[in-house]
Amino acid sequence: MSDHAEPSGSHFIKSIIAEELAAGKRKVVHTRFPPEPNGYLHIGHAKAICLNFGLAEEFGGRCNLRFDDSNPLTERQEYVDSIREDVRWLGFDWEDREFYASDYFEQLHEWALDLIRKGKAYVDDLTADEIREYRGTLTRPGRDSPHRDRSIEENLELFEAMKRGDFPEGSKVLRAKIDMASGNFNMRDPVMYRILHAEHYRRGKEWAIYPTYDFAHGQSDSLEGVTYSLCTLEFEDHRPLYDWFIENLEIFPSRQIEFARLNLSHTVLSKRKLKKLVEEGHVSGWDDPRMPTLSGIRRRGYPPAAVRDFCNRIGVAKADSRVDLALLEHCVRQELNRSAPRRMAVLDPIKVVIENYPEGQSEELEAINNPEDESAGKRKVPFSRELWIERDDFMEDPPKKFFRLGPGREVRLRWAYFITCNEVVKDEVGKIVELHCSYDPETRGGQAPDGRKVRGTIHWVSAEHSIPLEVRLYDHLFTKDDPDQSDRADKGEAGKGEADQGQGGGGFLDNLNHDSVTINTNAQGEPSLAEAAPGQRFQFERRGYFCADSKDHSAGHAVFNRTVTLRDTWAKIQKRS
RNA sequence: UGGGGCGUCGCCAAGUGGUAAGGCACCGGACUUUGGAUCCGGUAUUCGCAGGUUCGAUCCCUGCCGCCCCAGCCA
Repeated sequence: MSDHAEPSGSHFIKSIIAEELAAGKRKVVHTRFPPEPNGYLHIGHAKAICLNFGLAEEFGGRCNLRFDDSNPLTERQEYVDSIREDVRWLGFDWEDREFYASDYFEQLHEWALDLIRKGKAYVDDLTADEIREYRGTLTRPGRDSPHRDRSIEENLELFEAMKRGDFPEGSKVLRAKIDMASGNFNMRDPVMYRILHAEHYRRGKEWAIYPTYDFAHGQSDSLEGVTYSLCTLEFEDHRPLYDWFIENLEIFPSRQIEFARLNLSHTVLSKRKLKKLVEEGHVSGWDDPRMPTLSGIRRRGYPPAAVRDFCNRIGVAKADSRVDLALLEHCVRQELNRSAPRRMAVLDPIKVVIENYPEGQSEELEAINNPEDESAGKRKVPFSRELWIERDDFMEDPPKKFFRLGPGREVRLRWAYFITCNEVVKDEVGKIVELHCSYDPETRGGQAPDGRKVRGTIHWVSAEHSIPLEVRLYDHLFTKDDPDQSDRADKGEAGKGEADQGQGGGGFLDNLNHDSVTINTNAQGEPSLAEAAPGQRFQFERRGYFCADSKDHSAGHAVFNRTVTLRDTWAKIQKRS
């Protein structure tokens, strides 16, 4: 794929690749995106996807999609399906290079045998607790397992029996024989294989032993000829082990390079926390439009091109960081501004009666679909005596900077006429229920022949023709930039506890924004909106970008999600005064 | 206190010996049938701190401070 993938700026991984290429150390660039099918992809994964596929494309190489499925306990076909859909949605194509670590089990097993024969791996009978105990601590080196020096023959026999399923889970593991005194825990005889009498979603019950991440990932890279294996910072400590297996197995040398994972303000990006939001019902599901999952932002209406643009702008570095959601929203607005057709919809309607417009009459006015894209054409919008306008486009006692409607003031109705407000009708409690206005027939289309100007242009909808809309307005899911930051941190108490139970528990749930969604069922939209297809995106003029909900929208019941608001300088001016 | 990393504008992020790119945000102003878009302009004498080397340091050296990750038979 290549339609929108503009190369991002320079970053250290590109420099490394360019250097190796120039030095002749590598001939090609081959990367991979290696998700574990145990959850849904989120915007953080989008960064990795864009990086891996983007680099391959930029250097004329290839990028594989590989499911890192070496743990039968948590993985499911359902997840591989959603992952494939999400990567495709983002706009990337892995062609015929869809791989599975579970397809490499036979080869991995051979390699394990190889290490045993070389005296570099052994079967250990210690329990998990004992292994932990023998591993030592941050400051104390570990001790050798009593089984560390078994003979090659015995190891071979035992490992074969493990594979056959002769032993119960947890009773034995295969370990690499490296260095129990290493400062790096990953080198203290890491586990290569564990016994799991579980059914694997792809391999069924064929295997009783499963390789660990460390014994599967690098070798999978190597098998696929991956030159650059990009992963996040927490794997930096694993690199020596990654290299150790390559060296001792004498296989193709993939190179692991680590970069900082994405953090986004006002949301969480960890599988565990996202799962908690779903399971505890704080959101409606993985594809709730407030979720940072790819399925969530897709339903919210974020275009894939905007997500790609975002990923190219945030950079790739090794410093822990948290990107402001405002940047993502900027990318979304920029993309939608040029691609979304415009429509008029009134979210909080107030009735306007044009007193000098004949009762029972109506007409069709021409409206431009997208001023940024002439090819989007024009449409007809019906106009009649009674209209809906936005309640906050009228002020009874407007300040000088307010350009909209007020008693005695004239404004332009977009694509229609100039109207002047003559009378404000209120109910018993003083609430404004109706505005009586007059229009100037000479201003049809929005121009005054006498050249007079009006400062304000407001949107509207013909009451007789409009259709009711359910509009869902979304806001930040969390009130804080960093939801993990507890108030108590300021007082020197537990700032970032593991306790995220909420309700004063000091965790991220305490920072949930309880007004992150507002369901508005009073909105009125222009009739053409009835034909919107689920998933279709529009700009509701002066209000924001909206997307017909992919699940709940239908011709008979129009439901729109607000993707993002428009920039609102009037709101800023108001806030200041 | 063992090992591995990171600290450049409010948020990201280039630059890595020659005197601080860019984007977002923010603040002005122009233009405007979306207070949208667009367009101009502004915003780090300073690169965690302290020393040192040098004609010259964000880039080199030393020390310190701060933050992140690692003791799963998860990935």
